[in-house]
Amino acid sequence: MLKNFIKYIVKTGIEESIKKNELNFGEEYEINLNVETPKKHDLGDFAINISKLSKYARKSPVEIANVIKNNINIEDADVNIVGGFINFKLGKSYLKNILNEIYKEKECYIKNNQGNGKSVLLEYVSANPTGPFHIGHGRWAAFGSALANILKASNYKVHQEFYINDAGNQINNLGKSLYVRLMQIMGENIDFPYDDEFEIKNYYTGDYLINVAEKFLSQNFNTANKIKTEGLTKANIDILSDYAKKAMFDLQHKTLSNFKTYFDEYFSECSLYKSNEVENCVNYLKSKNLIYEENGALWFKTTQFGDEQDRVIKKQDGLNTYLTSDIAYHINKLKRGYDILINVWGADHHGYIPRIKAAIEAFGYNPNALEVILGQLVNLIIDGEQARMGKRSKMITLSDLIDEVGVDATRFWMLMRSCDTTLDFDVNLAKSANDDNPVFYAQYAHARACSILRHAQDIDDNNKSLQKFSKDELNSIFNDIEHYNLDILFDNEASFEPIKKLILKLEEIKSVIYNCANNRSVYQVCKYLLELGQIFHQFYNTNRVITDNRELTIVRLILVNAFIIIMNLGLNVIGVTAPQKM
RNA sequence: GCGUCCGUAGCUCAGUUGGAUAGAGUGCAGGUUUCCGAAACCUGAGGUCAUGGGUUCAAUUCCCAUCGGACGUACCA
Repeated sequence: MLKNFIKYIVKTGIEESIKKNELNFGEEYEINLNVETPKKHDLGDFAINISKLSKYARKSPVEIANVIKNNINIEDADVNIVGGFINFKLGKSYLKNILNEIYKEKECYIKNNQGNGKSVLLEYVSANPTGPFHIGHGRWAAFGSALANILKASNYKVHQEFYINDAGNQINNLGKSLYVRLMQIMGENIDFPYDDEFEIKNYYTGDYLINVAEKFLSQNFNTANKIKTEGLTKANIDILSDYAKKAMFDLQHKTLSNFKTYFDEYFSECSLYKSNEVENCVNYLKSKNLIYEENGALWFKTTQFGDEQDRVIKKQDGLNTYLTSDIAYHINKLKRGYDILINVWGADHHGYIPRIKAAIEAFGYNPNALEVILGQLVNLIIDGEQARMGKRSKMITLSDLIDEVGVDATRFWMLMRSCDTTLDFDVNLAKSANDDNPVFYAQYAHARACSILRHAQDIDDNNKSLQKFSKDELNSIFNDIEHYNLDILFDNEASFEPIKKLILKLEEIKSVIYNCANNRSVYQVCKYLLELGQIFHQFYNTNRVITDNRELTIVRLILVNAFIIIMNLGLNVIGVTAPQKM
């Protein structure tokens, strides 16, 4: 990365100055150099602010900067001092190197070794199999799958996992709800208890169970009749629950793959009960004296590990809470040997973190192994008004949204903002968005670049001053760019700046990926791609690629294709397509 | 009450971990095409960085208080 290179240059300059006794920072000092790109690029391509050092060396920032500058050893670059800033303007050799590297490394160009092969279990979405996804789930699906790509590019071994909450009360409720739908289509006069404001909360009244009921009836006609005569027995609820949760899981799975979100594993909560892992965990905690009984319930002493109050692990009615199996789940993850557990949770779960960390600690693991990314929720705006989301009422589902807006636009929109801010998803705006949608801007730049390559192969024969490139010819140019003199790219004074800007921007993708992996964030990639697109458009407007100067045309085609490579990689990371035509 | 996140241009948001004259997009006003895609580019107007203190050479950034918003504070999942 160029930024690291600049940092290294300055650092060695500082060390040299100290060695020569030209700078003295006293006993304790800290060098925390930060490479930035000046907003006004005539100042330089990169800058480092060394003002902080004046605290340690009793000298003015300008003096220090000048001393360091004199001890800096860098080729083909202008170094100048403004205030406490050391500014660098890089020469053509750096630009040529960037292009050569892009062509040499291709899809590996964005890789870095931050993770050093560490294994990560990345858990996200993890919904109840009780209904279709709502828009909020889409945010985590897009985020998790994009973060997985970023981490993989940074040499983490990533295992993507979806935890299916297929145990517990809500599954019973799902079965009961399916019963109502089934009886309705079988002609019974029955409906949800809409009048009882408490009881109605135990039902899923959305339309989506009607289809499931119809399918059940056609596939299990005899069973359905049996249920009709026997009524809502425990055994019948189990049959219906089981059927419904499978149907809901299939529905969710289909939506996820439409949304380009693929998991390595779907982990069932039920399986933790079947394998006795839940019971074993409780017994282990008992053996450690971390469980006590009060008011007929079992409590886990999470306060011993910093939680504000102890938590119930087995209710009065003898059933486990959600926490109990979740403890078993996290211990299971750790036993599988992952170095890092990353959970993507909605902000409404934040109070839950200390409990899980308490459990991890109680089992002798390091609680810091668990990183929770708390994402703020999505506000759905319909007709200018905020709509409440819920599985139990009429809603816009994620797959409705994808159908309306498209996968690319939905993903980009979801990823554009930091997880820390609540996302307003204006459905009307997103639906109507064509030119307004930022994703098209980046995609258009890509399509435009591709059309230049097409045009190079399809020049009008009447135009004798221009010579066509065959497809093979283009490929051989791109496969062996070292045969061509890239210096020609920089000969023209007027076009130098836009070209330099574009090439430096291409290189920037490396630090963007690195920083995103480090911060566990995604939105900077979107921001970067928009900026990259803009700089390409600027280049396009100031530099004609296909000209009667064949040598110049070739090197500019090389640059255009480098842009295509990087834009492709970037869009790929966030799961958005890079169209050749729009 | 307590906890988490947020408050920056009319609107939607950045702000590189405390530094250069606070930046983009959109909207508004104007301009650019005999030639590779005008879904683009260029120029301009638009700001008390919620408010008040504090820390220091320097605060949109860190600390405290206040105001405003979202979410949470279950023997639900």
